[in-house]
This record gives sequence, C-alpha cells and structure tokens, in this order.
Amino acid sequence: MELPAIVGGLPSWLLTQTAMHASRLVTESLGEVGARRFHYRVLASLEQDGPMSQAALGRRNRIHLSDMVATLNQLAEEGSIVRTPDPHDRRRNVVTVTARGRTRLRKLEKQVHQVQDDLLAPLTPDERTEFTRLLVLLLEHHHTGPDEAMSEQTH
Amino acid sequence: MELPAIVGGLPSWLLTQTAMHASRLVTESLGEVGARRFHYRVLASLEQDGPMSQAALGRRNRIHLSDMVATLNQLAEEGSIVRTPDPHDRRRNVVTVTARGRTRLRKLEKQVHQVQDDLLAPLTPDERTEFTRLLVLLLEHHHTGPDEAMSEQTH
DNA sequence: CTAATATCAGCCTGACTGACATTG
DNA sequence: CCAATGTCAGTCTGGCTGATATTA
Repeated sequence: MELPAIVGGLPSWLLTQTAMHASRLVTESLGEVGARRFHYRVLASLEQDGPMSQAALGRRNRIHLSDMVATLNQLAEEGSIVRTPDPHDRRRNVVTVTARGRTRLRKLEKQVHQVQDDLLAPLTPDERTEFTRLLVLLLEHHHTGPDEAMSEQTH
Repeated sequence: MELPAIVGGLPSWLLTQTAMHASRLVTESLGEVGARRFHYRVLASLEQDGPMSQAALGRRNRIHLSDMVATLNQLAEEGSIVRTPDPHDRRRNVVTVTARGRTRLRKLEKQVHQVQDDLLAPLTPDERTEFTRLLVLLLEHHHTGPDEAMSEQTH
C-alpha cells in the first residue's frame, strides 16, 4: 500500500514521519542500556566542551532548563556527573563528567552510532553526507531560538 | 553559538530537531484557521482517493484508529465530512467529504503549501527535490508498520 | 531594579494501549 | 471461534509555562 500522493510528497510530513522512526530507534537503542536521549546529549556535550553551567548546557543542546534539572538528577544519581557550585558566580552549578560518566558515554555512543547506520541504511555514503548537509542548512536557517542568548562564558 | 559538533553532526538529532521546526510551522499555520494537522491529512486523502472506511483512512495516513475517531468527530462537527454506514459491511462507516469540506480543504492546502516554502527556504529547487527524494527513501525503508495489513478495498 | 540561575509543579500535544461491543 | 471495525478511556513522552528563591 502506498502513501497518499498528496501527503506523501509533502516535505513537512515526510520529515516528521522519518523523524519519528529515528526517534524511536534512538530511544529503543538507548533504552536497552537504561539510558534516555538526553543522557547521551549531555554527556557528549560535556566531554567535548568541558564543564559548564546547567543553563549553558541547556542552551547548547536545546534542552529546557526544567528538563535539564531532571536529566542531571538522573545522571548524578548514576554517578556520571557531579554538580559543584561555581565560585565565580554563586548562582551557578558547574557540571562535570566523572570517570564513570566517560565509560558510560562510551557505551551510549556505541548504541547511538549503531542507530545512525540503521537509520540511513537505504542511502549511499554520498547520499548520507548530502542528507546531513541539507539538514544542517535547514536547521541553521530555522534556529531562531535561544541562540541569541549568548555569552554564558562571558561572566 | 554553535551546536556541539558531536550531536550537531548526528543525523538522528538533526532530523528530529528539523522535524520539530517543521511540525511547529505546520501546527501554527493551520492553527491560524482553526485546524489541526490531522484535518488536512484526512481531507486531502479523502479528496484524492475517494470515500473510505475509518480504518482505511487511518492506515493510509498513519493515524491511529482511536485518534481517527476524534479527528472525524471534529471534521463532522464543522460539516467537512459525513459518516454513513457501509451497506456491504455493517461494521464500517464510509467517510465522505462534503462540498463544505472541499472548500475547507482549499484553505488548509494554501496554508500547508505556504509552510513548505518557509520550511525549505534555504534550499535551492534541486536541493529541495533531492531532500524530498531522500526522505522518501528513508521512509519506505522504515515502513514496517500497518502496511502489511492491506486489502481494505477487497471486501 | 532588572536579569540570570536552578528548582519544582504542572500543562498540552501526539503517539499509543487496552477494553469493549458489533459485525464478518 | 477468530478477525476487523468503531468507540472510549486512559497512559507516557517531550516540549513547554509559570512560580519561586537566590545571586549578579
């Protein structure tokens, strides 16, 4: 059975449908090791960019502050991160990955990278690159969000 | 501020983020005229493929039966569709677009097509075509869903 | 005074599940 | 008896809002 042609050719619909599959694949794959999507994002971001405040983490990964709190609670509980008060700005918690968090991240990375392969399975390497490039173009264009609120480093 | 490189290059993440923008654009645009996303999908599908049962509509548009019920209630209330019992199979309702539903659809179409343009704004015509093509490839590959349940026409 | 940070409680949408009655 | 249909009630997730206390 085919999709109705009208909606089937509609980029917005194709996009949301495909994203749903991707989302499910990632969620299931991370679920196998007891993790959520936010966990990977936060740990990866921390390892790459170093310790930072909860607000900065949220801006960088497009995670709401309120969700950030819950996520960090979970990551702290499993010992993957620690919160320490920032001596320069006592409103802030500086979030740092622990050694345990790093080994945890290795595991999540494995799962996530596997999923990228499943997700893009029908595409050739060139098509994968092109697909990713187009997504970046779209995302950069539509990022009207909290990017204007910069300077979380400039205290 | 840029996105973290690790997650920023991750197709699954780019995809879900972009889809969120698309989803929001469509929802807002249809919201301006008091419609929901399902309304457009159902009306468009009915006009293109003709009257059919609620279950068939759901399969074709990937809408759950339970959500279908609510959607059709809304569309019936505004007079865009009618449900009539199927004489050949008394379990079924045959859903038909009304004249009013067609003029309604014209309005929704206008909104939705406008959004496609906003969504794909940063892409050239060729890139848009390619992007759509790749999405179709991905979607066709991952459509393990209710497509196996065919033969809603073969009564 | 205004703004940012962290926390908590709760909302809304969308996809989905389970139960049920009716008909094939 | 089993399968499909339509309906209803309700769950779970994710993105988001609002209120509050603290500090810049």
